[in-house]
Amino acid sequence: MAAITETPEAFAQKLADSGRRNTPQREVVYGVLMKRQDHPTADEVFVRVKQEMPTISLATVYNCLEALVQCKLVRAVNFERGPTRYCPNLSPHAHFHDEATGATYDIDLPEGVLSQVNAVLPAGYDAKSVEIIFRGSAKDLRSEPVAGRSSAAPKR
Amino acid sequence: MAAITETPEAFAQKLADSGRRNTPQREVVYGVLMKRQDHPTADEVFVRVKQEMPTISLATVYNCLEALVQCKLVRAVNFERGPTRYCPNLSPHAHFHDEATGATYDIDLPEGVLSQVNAVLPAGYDAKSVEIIFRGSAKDLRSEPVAGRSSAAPKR
DNA sequence: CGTGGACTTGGAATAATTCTAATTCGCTAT
DNA sequence: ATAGCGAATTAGAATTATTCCAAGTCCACG
Repeated sequence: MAAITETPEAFAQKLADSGRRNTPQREVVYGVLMKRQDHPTADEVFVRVKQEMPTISLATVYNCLEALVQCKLVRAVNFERGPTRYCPNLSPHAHFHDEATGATYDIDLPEGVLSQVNAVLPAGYDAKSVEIIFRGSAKDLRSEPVAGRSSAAPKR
Repeated sequence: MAAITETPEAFAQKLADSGRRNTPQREVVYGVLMKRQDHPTADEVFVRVKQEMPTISLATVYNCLEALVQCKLVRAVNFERGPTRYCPNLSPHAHFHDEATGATYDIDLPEGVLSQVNAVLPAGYDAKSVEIIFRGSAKDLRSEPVAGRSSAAPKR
């Protein structure tokens, strides 16, 4: 739950920092991403945004998403083949892609692991970002509590 | 350099294990991937394969690549947006994507790091595979030896 | 208030991949 | 050997995701 909630001012500021303007469209697109953090595709964002702003075009949704990614308000994630998905969670995290349901979960990344991973790079490699993607199946504990044995604490 | 060289028999066996046949097309596609491990796209594989087998079709290249991925002879990698790339290196490794040149390098993953990474998964998440992708810029030591100081050993 | 640059829009264009339907191939069992 | 059968190949059409383009808007600034 860190850095997930950008204030409207911080939002406008980050756009300005990268030489961009704030616009109603960008606010709505960002708002949609924040409202339900389920890693929607551009198309999905489009249909949700249209409910609040019926005149918006798909091209604009792509533009807005691109702008938000550029100024680091949003992360883009790609699972194999499929369309790009968008994620407003800025804290360091990996993604878990449930192959059965298609759902995507954020996995919190402790600081230590991130530096461990970066340490595998030989000299001469300068990484600006790392992305970690798990693939498999997940029992979503949020909607499906573990029977009998409560409070399944995250391993480690 | 481990598990990179599949013998023709092992090759056929892995196909058979997943209920598939060996075919000349699959051999040639695999051969092309082995010959130059530069993570080509399906299109690139297609043009290389055509030199040895001019009658092959693009659809077949896609089929073959898919078959090889399914029976775990080849890994598919996706960098944001761009086309899928293919990699016959089976040993556990991450990918480093040089944003300037578009080149992709395999980064060897020590066993320890892999388990460290897997340990971040909370209970209920069962990962069948992990993928780690670095993005940044690389000075390719292979083609550009470090002046003066030879044998730059990989850090760690 | 007029100019310029960034932004939006709808539609056309492109790129990558998948689908389809018609062969062809190669075992397996007669 | 050979008929039969499922898997594989092929060419081209179709689909999907995304980008491009040209025209029109909207501000911010002088």
